[in-house]
Amino acid sequence: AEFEEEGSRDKEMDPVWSMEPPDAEAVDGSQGAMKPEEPDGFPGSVLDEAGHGSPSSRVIVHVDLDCFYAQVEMISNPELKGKPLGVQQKYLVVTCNYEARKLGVQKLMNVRDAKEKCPQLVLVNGEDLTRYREMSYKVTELLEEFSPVVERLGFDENFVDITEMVEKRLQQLQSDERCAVTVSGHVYKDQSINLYDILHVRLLIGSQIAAEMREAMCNQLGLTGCAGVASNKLLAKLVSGTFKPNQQTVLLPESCQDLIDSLNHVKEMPGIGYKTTKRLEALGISSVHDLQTFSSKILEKELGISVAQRIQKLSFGEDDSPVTPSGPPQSFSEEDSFKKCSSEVEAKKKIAELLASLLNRIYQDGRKPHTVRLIIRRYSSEKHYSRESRQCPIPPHVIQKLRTGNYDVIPPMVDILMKLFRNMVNVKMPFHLTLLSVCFCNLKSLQTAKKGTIDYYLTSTLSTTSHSGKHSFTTKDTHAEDF
DNA sequence: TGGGGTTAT
DNA sequence: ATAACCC
Repeated sequence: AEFEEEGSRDKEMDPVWSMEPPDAEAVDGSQGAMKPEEPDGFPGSVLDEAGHGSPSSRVIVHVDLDCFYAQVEMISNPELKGKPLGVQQKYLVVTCNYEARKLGVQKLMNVRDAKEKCPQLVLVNGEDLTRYREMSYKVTELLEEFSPVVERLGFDENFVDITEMVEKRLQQLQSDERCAVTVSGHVYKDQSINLYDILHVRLLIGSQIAAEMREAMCNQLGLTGCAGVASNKLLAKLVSGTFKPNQQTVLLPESCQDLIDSLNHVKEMPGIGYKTTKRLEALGISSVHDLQTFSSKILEKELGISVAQRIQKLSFGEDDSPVTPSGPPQSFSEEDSFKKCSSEVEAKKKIAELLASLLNRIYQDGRKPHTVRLIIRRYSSEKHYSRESRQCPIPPHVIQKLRTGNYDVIPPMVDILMKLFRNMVNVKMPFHLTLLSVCFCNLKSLQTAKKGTIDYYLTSTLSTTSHSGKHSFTTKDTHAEDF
């Protein structure tokens, strides 16, 4: 049915289209302007083989806020605007504004080095993430107004699948408007646009939507950021960083390989982290080209079929992972790091502090956690970054008290957490911790399950049924009573 | 390295 | 419960 519609439109083609043949040099510098299977020269919607309207080619936008924490701080205190500003957590400058960057300050730089590079650097403490978190969700909510399919990545990045929005706008266009579609922002590598290529047109409309998103962020929230528009998440993310503060870039398919080639090392590929990079290097793979051409069989044997196939596809710029709507958070946690904690009393005090902040957040959220977890990091000279954790279900009578708004929950919760603590740390022996973290997860909405429904029975009998409806029968928590 | 998050095993 | 990934 979709193709019949497109076909009938072909016959009413605007004269403008007839005047500019598809192979006109002026229109397109790239090859393959027309596909042979579209002899009428008017490309239609890009549909999958079922033809039911679900697109085989997506339009994804990646939105990346500029030095997010620093922006939030400058909104909180406008006097900071125009000055070199760094946001400090412990002895690190975790991010800084562009004034500071011009003067040599970099992300995750030691405070000493930063002050040395830039003595005028103004520092604000950013260990309390509350305002950042709140602003972060305002951004996500604003983007959700464009399309509900928004996936968060950290506090300052979002992916939005705008395929449907683009299709709608495309269908709204009169045929004489289609040849007048323009790009908003940069085109990666300045590739020439071919308006006879439906993929180009869709991405250009995507760039216009991205511009509207950035405009809305600026007008409604006072925030600036970058955006990248491409046919998948990987490419959208990579291309969003090409022009850096407060600009946007669209990637046309013909420049995909160039974008990939612009990466200097496999470690720059999102999805290939520290561990995988080390294992790839051990195999002699360092560039993206190395990964592209490496034997799939051997890679699968070395890394496992799942990782191997995924990252090798990434090396070609292929990423079929969907934009998964994040929705409300799946967990709430607070952590504190320090040089040394070596007594139970000290630990208890810190845990109680973390708990107090978390209870406020839980209260605000409105849902109830059914699981609590305690995480520690032990001091160790060598062993890089290892955390241990213990978790248990929150007893029903404690869950009930969570919403009352008073502090009756604190003593029983501290009690549970200290049991978890002693299960991990032998307090009769000397110990040295450098981090404590408390996490509430397995969040359930308080929405009353209706009598007689499946949910009614599940809700009261299963503590491991997660919010999303996935079940975790295989994961058995230790109960607080077990200690 | 901070203070968070997610999914897969 | 841990390990990997992301910011």
